[in-house]
Amino acid sequence: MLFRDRVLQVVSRIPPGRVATYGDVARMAGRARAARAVGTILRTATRRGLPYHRVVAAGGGLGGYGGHAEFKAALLAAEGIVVRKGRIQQFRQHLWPSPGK
DNA sequence: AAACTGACCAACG
DNA sequence: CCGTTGGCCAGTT
Repeated sequence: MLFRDRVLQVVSRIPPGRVATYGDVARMAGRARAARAVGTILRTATRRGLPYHRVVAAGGGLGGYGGHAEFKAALLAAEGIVVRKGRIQQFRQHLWPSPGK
């Protein structure tokens, strides 16, 4: 199975209202250090019309959305995630699969 | 086939 | 808290 497909599968399993970081997705997809590649993959995916907006940057930033970060923020907001000053509030708690500590 | 490009990230200064 | 640096890897040119 292509790395791309595993990434898309993993992302599609992120429950609404939760988010995962690029690095986490990379890890779940089997390539712990491929966070960057995940970015390229999701970008092409968006171009295909798949709204993979639940993947955010480590540290609470939004990451990108092919130049449509506003839309991404709106989608997250619709799922109950508060984004302010480009940062996700209570980022740690929305994190999936595990809020960590 | 080789080089370039980024929705990344952690570590420094 | 910002900018830089080096490493990473799939996709695109």
